[in-house]
Amino acid sequence: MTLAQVAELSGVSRSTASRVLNGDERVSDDARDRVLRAADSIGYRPNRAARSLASGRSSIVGLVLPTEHLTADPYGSQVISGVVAAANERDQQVMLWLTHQGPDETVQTIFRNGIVDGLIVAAPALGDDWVEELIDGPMPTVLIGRHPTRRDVNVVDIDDVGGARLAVDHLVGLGHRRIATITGNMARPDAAARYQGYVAALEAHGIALDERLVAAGTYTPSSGVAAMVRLLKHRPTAVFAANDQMAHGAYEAIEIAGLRIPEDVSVVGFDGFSSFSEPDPPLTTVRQDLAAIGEHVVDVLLQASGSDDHETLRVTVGVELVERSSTGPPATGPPP
Amino acid sequence: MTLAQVAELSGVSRSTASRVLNGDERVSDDARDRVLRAADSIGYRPNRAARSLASGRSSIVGLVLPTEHLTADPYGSQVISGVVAAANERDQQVMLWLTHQGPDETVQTIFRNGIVDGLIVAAPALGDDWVEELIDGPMPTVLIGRHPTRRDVNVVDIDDVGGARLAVDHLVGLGHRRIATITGNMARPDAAARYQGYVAALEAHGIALDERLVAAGTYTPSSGVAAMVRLLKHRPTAVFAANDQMAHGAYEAIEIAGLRIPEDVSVVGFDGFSSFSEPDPPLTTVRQDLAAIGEHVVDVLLQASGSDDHETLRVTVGVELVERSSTGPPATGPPP
DNA sequence: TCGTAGCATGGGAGCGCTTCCACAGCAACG
DNA sequence: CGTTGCTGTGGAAGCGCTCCCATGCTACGA
Repeated sequence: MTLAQVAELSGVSRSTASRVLNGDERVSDDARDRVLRAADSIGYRPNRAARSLASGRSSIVGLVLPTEHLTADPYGSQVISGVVAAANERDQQVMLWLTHQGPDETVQTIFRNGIVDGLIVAAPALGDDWVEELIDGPMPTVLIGRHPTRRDVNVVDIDDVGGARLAVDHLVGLGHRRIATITGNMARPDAAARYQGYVAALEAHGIALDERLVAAGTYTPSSGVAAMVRLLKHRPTAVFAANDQMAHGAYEAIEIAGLRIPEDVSVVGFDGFSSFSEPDPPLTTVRQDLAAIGEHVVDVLLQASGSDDHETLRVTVGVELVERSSTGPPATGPPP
Repeated sequence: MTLAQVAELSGVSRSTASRVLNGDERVSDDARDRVLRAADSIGYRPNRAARSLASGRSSIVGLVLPTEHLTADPYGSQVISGVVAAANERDQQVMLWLTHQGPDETVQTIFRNGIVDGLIVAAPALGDDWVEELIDGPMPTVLIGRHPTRRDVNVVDIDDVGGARLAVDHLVGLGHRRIATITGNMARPDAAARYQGYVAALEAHGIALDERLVAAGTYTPSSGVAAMVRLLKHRPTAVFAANDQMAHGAYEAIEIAGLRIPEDVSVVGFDGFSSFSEPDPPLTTVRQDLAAIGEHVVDVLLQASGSDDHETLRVTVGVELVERSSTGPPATGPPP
């Protein structure tokens, strides 16, 4: 089952058979028909290696993901599922690497196995030197989430600032003024942006930023607990957690303090992935659509590897507020 | 930077250069030295497509995973991370497919892109026809978890039966006799095996199986809640949940009923992955080591695609009981 | 009628590598 | 001294495909 056999069986040359199989227009209907039928009848499958060698492209995209996002939080799963779905729809295959070994080693592995047409790099953080190596490497690269320092990179980005504003706007709309926040690790650009959005929204509503209502977390549930315990001392009526996991942690701290959600404290999260367990009450959150991100990032990569003008591409994906029952108006009377 | 350039630079033929780069013994030390130095100096990276075309193998393994295991539970993440780590250590790359589209389409995609040397298929369940298509397809295949019906397949399997016995033995050892179980979906062979182990362990201890202490779940937290609510009517002093997620659900039902863990009801789970949030009290569970599974499955695949005797390979990986604080002796007095 | 443009097609080179085969050189043997 | 066997090496054939170029053909206008 090679192209030659298909060609022979259908009485055309290999060239023509190849054209048909690659969707070239310049073939007579008759020839096209015969080739397609022949290919079908012998169950022909093109040899990808040969095609790749001859054409110089493989239809394989690489996806690089820090392992911790796969094993320690739900983000990686969502990214993988979004990217794989989008890639397959576009006739691309996905090769996956996790940066679990020494970063250097992974980068070398990726480059050494340079069969991919391009690279998708998820969640770059400050201090991830390997990301820069990849960016400056030989193949086109797209990041998911903006890079902390570099601006000359193709990026598909979430509107973190806008999302945080949505969250705070919602709380202000309910009547809250003492709105706390639990931030993520500021080395991560998305965490920084969510904080930035929080600050901007407060300012837009004429609410002064109170440093005591800002607590740093690290995106983990337990860091959310700790942060919330600290915040509760300053009696916020609402809290915006920079991700859902910390919001879950906040739930716990609020419960331990004997307070109710949302009557005593409203909680808003960020991300909106299913995290395998539904908190009680259901969490109001800002949802980012990683399926859409997957689509965009694959499109951008294909575009970047298709053309040779090395213009930097940049797409921002919107988010939406999902109102559930963890938010409500603040208590009117003085807190108990 | 082609092999020819390396050869020319080091003054040997392409054949010799190829031998050196592929670790062939039959090369003089002198030639090896010169080739390696030359390759290094021009930063030579072999063209995988060419190598693959010429040699007939690609050093790429395919990993096929039902999407739901990635987005709805932590299993998929663990499998991916285990397989990728093991594969990369063995100089193999991983191409990932999720069965999110119509299964048929995915299978066709996989076969059409037949560049992989072999296939790893995770978590086959009853009714997954696509698994059989893959098994009977053209490339060597290894399953993670036994197939519900087929026995003529390479498999790396978890000792589910043994794990369930460990759990029940532990509870019996603490003095429990009224031990309930929450099963998984019996269409999944692992769920069936865990139930089978439960039954066997009870029998081994001379405890009669009480049908009222068996409730069916579906591996989800909420199914665990529902199952536990039903079970509590029959006053078990302990429960073995067929996975950790349902154990978390059981926690909730027990709490709602106003009972304490482990004083009133002991709980044992199964899996032992980090599921992004630690339950309180920490869950005693049976841990399966998916990193080890990854190693084995890649080894088996390499072995299966290396030799041409089509003997079916089969490996079972052990599990271990992790004792934490969700289990304790039953209350001596009558329940409140 | 001829020249020319446009189209479908086939021929063939070549992508970069592996691997079979042949061969040269050398040591050891009878 | 010729034969044998071994080792290191190079030549060359391909792996299956893409794609450039040349070719033959039809249709058109001059």
